[in-house]
Amino acid sequence: MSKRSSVPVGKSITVKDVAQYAGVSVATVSRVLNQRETVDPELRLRVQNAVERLKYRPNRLARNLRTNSTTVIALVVPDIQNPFFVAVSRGVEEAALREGYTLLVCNTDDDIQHEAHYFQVLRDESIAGVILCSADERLSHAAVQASRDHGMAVVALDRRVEGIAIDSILSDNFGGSRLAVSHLIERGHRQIALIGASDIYAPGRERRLGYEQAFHDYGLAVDRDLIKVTDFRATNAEAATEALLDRDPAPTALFVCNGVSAIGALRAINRRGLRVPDQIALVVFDDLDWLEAYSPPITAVSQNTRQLGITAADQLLRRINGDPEPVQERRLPTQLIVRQSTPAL
Amino acid sequence: MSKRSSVPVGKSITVKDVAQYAGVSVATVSRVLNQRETVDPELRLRVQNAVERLKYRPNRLARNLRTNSTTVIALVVPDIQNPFFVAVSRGVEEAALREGYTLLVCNTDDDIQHEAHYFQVLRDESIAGVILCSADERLSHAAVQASRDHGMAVVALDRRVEGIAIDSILSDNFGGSRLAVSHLIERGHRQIALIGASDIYAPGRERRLGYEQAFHDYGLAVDRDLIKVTDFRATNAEAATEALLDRDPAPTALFVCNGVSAIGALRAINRRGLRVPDQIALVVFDDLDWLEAYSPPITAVSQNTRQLGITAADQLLRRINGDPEPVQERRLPTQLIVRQSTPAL
DNA sequence: TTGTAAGCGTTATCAT
DNA sequence: ATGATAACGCTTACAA
Repeated sequence: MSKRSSVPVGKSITVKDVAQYAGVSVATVSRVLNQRETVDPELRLRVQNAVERLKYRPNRLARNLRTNSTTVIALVVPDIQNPFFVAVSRGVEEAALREGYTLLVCNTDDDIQHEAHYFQVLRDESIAGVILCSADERLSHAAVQASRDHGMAVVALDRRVEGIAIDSILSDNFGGSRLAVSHLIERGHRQIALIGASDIYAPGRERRLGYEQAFHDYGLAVDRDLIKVTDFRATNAEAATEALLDRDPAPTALFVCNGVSAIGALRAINRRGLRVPDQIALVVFDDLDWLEAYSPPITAVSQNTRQLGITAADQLLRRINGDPEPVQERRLPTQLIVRQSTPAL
Repeated sequence: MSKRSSVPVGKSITVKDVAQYAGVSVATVSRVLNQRETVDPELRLRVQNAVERLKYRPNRLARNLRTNSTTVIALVVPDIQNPFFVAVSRGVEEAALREGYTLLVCNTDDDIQHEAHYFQVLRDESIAGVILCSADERLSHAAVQASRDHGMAVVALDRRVEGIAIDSILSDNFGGSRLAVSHLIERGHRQIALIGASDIYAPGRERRLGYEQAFHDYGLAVDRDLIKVTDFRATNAEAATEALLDRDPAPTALFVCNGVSAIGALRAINRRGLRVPDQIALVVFDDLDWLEAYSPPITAVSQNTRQLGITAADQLLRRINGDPEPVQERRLPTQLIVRQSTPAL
């Protein structure tokens, strides 16, 4: 057996082994592997054959060091237990996988410190890019800037990042909210309460504005006392809902601005012994799987979560590949799904 | 300004820069950074000062190549949209972060091919270890073995891996199920249907066995026609439930073996216009957040998801650090949370 | 205890 | 078009 074609044993296979087996230089092997320049078809074949025979797998760690880059992207979210972000992550994963990237999901618990820590880790690991659902729209720009200085691409998703030019992908919160509340108005409701739009994030603000716009559309006045801005904890939404239900006159309909708050709102409704929809109508922004299984099935505003993720990932990958197009904000449409929690009054 | 203490500009800071600034060799810097051996306190201080002044951050890619390892672990799950696995991932993340590891979550869609693909990627990236919720208990052992051959640690979570010795962490499915069904029996039910225990995974099998055991405990016969083994799709659970409800006599109680199936079961119940609990009692294995917000709140078996994740991660990290203890299977207790879907008949 | 220097497995420069 | 060789930044023998 000639030395040229002997299969190395023990240690793991490297370009060197492949080169030797194929009777070419490591440079040629590398060129074939990375489809660089033109390589003689004959040699290319020999290399490809060697790769196969030796079951060669490139050492990513070495490649990462040499190119000072990785094929990993990260998705930074405030709460991975929130089904919205989970659904988004499916879309991101799908797009990332398609392009050979690996996805890392980081959970900030809506804490800017956690977020900053994760960004530090991501920089240390030389991640290629980040899709950011900001923990604080007014403070995240620092982490974004620092990461860009390290050559990472960053795009914003669902939430904005203030104070820096950044591609953003969001749902049409305003339109979805306006549509949902219009629906309630058309079904005869006037005392419509709003629960759970955290005012410090774009989605919350925009959903509240959409709510107000619907009233304006119909020439109705907005009763600010019916607007309860709460954060993303179900217990707060529960307390807010109870306060609303205790009013006189009580609201005839509830527009709940997010899925987490919906749980709190329903607990309050049940606690007060009220029946949906006879005593209180209900619309939820976010179409959670169980809303359809509720009794009665609950009307919801559905976001195209998967597409949000795909769109963000595609944009990020374009940036990673150096696409110079101007910074843009993209909006994805929402959809009102009418079920049985909002019959005519 | 002496050359020794000049701050390098432009390129990123390396050990070399730190060494120069501190007036020591790169070896000493490395030793300080990795708290190796004994270093002269004086020098150690100089190095630490230099690190701080230069804002030095070790290049992980270089370290990874040199040590041929990473500080990343992966969690491989069949469905990241399943709240159970999400909750588990929180526990894993918590433990990983605590030890300075980064967590990568991989989604197999219950497809052994996807799983194999991910394992390949993880090997390519020289991940330190994997927590595996197998997509196929009978086939996963190949991927596990291959990964071990590459020096990766692997532990099983929630589901078993057959044909290979592997640390496993599971809930007490049998006990939880037995307790839930006993509860129904004590509340006067005899016609208790079982929905959704996929027989090809340990949790499904064990939950069915627990169901049967409860009947034996009370000296009752098991009616096999009341057992509907379905997979993890809500539509299948829905169809199975409808078939059960159409029986004569119809079951008076439903024991649903997982959260996903619960949605299907409830859709069927609502479709048939039945009221919980007056016409049908209900227990769900898995305490989803919305079960408490349902009307009426639904009795559930709660798994300690966070602890499952922490336990698995801790075990994995021990293995990564070379702990030689014998392979073990650990069981975590479950808890029955009685709500209003299971009153006395 | 400290420093020098040899890799880790790639990619990329520069001759040929 | 191809090959020899120098990095990439770190850890770790081995020498002093």
